[in-house]
Amino acid sequence: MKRTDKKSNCAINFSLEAVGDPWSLLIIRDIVYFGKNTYGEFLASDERIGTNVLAQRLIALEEKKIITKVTSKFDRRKEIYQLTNKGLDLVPILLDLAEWGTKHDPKTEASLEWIKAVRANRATIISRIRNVLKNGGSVLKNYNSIVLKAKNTNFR
Amino acid sequence: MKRTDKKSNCAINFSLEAVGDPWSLLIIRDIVYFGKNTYGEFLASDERIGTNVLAQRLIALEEKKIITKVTSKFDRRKEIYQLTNKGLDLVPILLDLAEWGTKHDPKTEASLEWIKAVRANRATIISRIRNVLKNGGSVLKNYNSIVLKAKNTNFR
DNA sequence: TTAACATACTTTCATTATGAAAGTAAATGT
DNA sequence: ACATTTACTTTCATAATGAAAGTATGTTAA
Repeated sequence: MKRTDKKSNCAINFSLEAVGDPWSLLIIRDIVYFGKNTYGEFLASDERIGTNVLAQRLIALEEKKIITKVTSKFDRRKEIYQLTNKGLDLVPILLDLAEWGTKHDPKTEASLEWIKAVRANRATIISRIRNVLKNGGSVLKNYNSIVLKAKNTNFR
Repeated sequence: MKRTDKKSNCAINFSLEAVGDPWSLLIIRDIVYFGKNTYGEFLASDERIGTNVLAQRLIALEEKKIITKVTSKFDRRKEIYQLTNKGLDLVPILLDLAEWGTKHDPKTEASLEWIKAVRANRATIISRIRNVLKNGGSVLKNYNSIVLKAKNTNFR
């Protein structure tokens, strides 16, 4: 029996069968946090995914409608991978994984300011991240506008 | 290289190395949602984990201080597995996985009322779940008190 | 125009993890 | 005492991953 075969009708199990492997959420993290969009960029990540595994995961994520693949207009060798709305719905999970890791990994690099901002203004920040990603940005590239706009929302 | 070896300093990667395998979060779900606490109860879940894999996952989760193992006072054959505070910190991730699965699985069984309650009152419900679990309960066993108390919080 | 290079894969093979089934040991029930 | 329950361990086939090399197509620069 393959690992991604249907094992139950539980919603959590459904999610884990979709993105519960060791690599899918790292690829999605690369898109959301770092603004990576191509095979070569994913391959260059710190975690060193294998070329074959990366290719398989991209196919699987596309089949599940979590990402889309479009050939670049400027360089037809390049395929641009982007999140669908279904993929954008995974952002809350990434935020929680980052918070748990930051809290429990003594050697983590994540910013406490970011974690605090997310905790204080979760819904606003999720919405901001979605908009930023839809306009070709990312959490790191647009960090200030995401955090500042969230703060402003508080004071308005 | 083993899959759970340190691959980067990313907080998300740290979390995925801890609970990003296909089974750990299902065991934690069994504890949180269904109030399961023993090897035999985990084994009886719909997803049909293998006996060897379950034993390995329980050891790994204990080593990571996500669960604790205590011999039952009433039946010394039984080992009682429970979440530590570190394990309880995973509850938000379970809630998000349930929400994503419910939204995107056409055949899901999860309750929309539950998802709505979590969305409207996330912090309160997480706190309630922690308390319920610390007193030997679970989301299903204490469903009404968790959801109702959260609603009351709104009206107070 | 063409040779070098860049990009996105595919293929192969060793290693690791999982799936399925049977077996063991200690505690409990009868 | 003997059967049963509970929590594992062991064994072996299958599947997934890790590492490395190879291929195909588009781009760049001489």
